[in-house]
Amino acid sequence: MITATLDNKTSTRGRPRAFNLDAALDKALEVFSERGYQATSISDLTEAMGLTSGSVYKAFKDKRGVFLSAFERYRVVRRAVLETRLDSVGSGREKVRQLLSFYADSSHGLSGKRGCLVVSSANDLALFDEEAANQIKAASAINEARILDLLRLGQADGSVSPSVEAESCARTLFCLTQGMRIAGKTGRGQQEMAAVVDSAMQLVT
Amino acid sequence: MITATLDNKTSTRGRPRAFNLDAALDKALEVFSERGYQATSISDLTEAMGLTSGSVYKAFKDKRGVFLSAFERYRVVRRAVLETRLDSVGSGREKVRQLLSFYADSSHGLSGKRGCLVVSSANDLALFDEEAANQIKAASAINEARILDLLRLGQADGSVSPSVEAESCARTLFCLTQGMRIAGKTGRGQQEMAAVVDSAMQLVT
DNA sequence: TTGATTTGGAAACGATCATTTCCTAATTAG
DNA sequence: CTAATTAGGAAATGATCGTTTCCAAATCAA
Repeated sequence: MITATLDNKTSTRGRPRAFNLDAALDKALEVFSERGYQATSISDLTEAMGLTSGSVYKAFKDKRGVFLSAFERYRVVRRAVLETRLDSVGSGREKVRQLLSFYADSSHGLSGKRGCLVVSSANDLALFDEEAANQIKAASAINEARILDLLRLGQADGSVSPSVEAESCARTLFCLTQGMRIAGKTGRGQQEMAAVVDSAMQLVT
Repeated sequence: MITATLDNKTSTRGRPRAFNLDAALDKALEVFSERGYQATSISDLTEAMGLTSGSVYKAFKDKRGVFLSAFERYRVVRRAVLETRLDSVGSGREKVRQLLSFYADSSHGLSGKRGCLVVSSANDLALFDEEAANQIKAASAINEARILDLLRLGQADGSVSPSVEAESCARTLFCLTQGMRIAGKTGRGQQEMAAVVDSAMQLVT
């Protein structure tokens, strides 16, 4: 399991926690992704995490605390999977395709319907929780910047034409990834989303 | 005002309704767009619509009824504005650009933060309300088909290359429009989104 | 005018929400 | 061992939720 939560405290006093924080967060982020923040109740969370509400409120401050931790973990896990895929290919252009395919693969079938925590949070929280909004904004900026890096890498290694306007192209591809996640909520097939990747790669000549 | 609600009943018996249905729905859809279905309370709705809950429950069945009517109205209004913009230009390619610009214009500043009712509903309801899910699915299919029509029109009038794979290109552009709406939630500028349109138009050679 | 019908609006309803409280269990420090 | 500390978990809390009820107001049909 990917384990990266900052919260793994070393304070060894008192009764030890009887559950794994990251495993619990993995369950929590599934629920948050599926239902969105507002529609997720503490009951939903405790049921999914296999905990009582007392344990949840001791491990995290409140519902918002669960969400923020789950959000952080979601990004860590997703990033790790993405980077592994990016490492599997060589050129910048191939890495861009790999990134788009990563989103396409997440946007069909079950995981497609489950949706993306960043996308659903942007919808639910961007206007009503300043800290969450900043987290979402930061996550979006990082994701867009990652695409920009890949495009510039491609232009450096010759796999992407220098005539491509990297900044706006990166933003366009970022929007496309978010849109694929939305489209996936209504139930798309694998080929449908794969064709989107092929089509979009014409932007990266 | 655009007026298209089916519900304008001609049954003239009883005390007449003291408010305008479409105007009330315009307010309701703003709230639903901003907050999402789940986070919108009846109090939010009555406050925005300037009605008491009694009036709301008499005009619509329940909260779900308000949403479904607002959703329908949202589509009618948006479609009308879009078609006007499409009529303002000639070639199929220019119409595609106009459509993308329509979404870009909606995805920055205030309207960007308000968000898209179809997108936010896809997030909130696609998994939990079958009728709503079907409405969302249908709306998405129609929007994607509209883009496909424009691409084929462009290929017929020579403004779009026959080498463009119309179906997958339409799906890609549709995803892009949805993604622009998500990006807009985190606060984008007009130029940012306009550049996305310019960049995406390279798909329509 | 009278009766039927529909809306306006305040108040009330049970359910569920996020959260807290309180007690017990389990662990470490000394 | 004892005291301090932290987690587990059931129950209670006050707030808010969506919805219903009830009655007055306004209109039309006759």
